[in-house]
Amino acid sequence: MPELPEVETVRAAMAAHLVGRTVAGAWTSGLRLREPLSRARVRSLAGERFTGARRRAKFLLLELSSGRTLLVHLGMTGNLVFRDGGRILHDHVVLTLDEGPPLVYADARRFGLFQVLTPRQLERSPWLRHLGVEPLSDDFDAGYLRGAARGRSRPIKSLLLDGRVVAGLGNIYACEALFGARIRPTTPAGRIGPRRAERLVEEIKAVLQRAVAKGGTTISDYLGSGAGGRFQQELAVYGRAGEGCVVCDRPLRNRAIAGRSTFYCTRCQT
DNA sequence: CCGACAACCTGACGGC
DNA sequence: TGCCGTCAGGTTGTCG
Repeated sequence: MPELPEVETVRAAMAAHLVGRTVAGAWTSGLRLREPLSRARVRSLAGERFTGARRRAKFLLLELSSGRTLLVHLGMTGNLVFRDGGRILHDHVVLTLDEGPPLVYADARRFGLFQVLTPRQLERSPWLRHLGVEPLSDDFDAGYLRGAARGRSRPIKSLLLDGRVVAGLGNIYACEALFGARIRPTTPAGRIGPRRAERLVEEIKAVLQRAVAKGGTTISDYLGSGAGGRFQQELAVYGRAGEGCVVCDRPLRNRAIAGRSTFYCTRCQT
């Protein structure tokens, strides 16, 4: 499911297979997603040609020939796939195209977002307005992280999950990066020194890049191939409470930090 | 400022 | 087999 590398994987698929296509027909279930999905708005996509596919945090921005943008978030269970064979349970938007199989937005839990926005609406979107730096960009470095952490007592894990600071770093990768950097997730953010901040930033970028290269952790069936993301088997701590640490073999812990499951090693992470 | 929690939903899984 | 409780990768907002 979708964290940043998964969204990036979908974005690449859209850039490769959707850009250049024209919408022939548009259908929606009409069921409310994170926000209501207007039937008229979805229908108005007919005739649009896709001109670009970008990503901001975990949002997909699919650009249209009219200048409007399709803003898509996959939530917890959303997916954007090319799929033939008609609608099935949890399909919420189906766009038939001038060529190839239809593009389907499906989302069981409906925590996702699917909006057609004018340039002005996009610019003012509350979903995008307060986002911090992209973790894979050069703007995200140890200096930036320490600046954001300065004087903060909140756990570093909580800071990393705060989208106003780092845009789109999810729970899995926050856990993995903190393990890689050997930092205890509960460490007060302001007490991370320059060396550890450097290491943490490196680990965040490295784990994200590795996951992107492998097609994400669980989803990558955007072409209906059914091939799962190959990163799951590389997770060192996420989802492994009670199992031995890959470094020291001590049982890994799981405890909630800022309301999220947090997996870590009490010996390796200090 | 910060953590806890609720809210939005459905599905998977473990225990009995 | 089935019923029930618990948990889940996201994001926003409220409360204390």
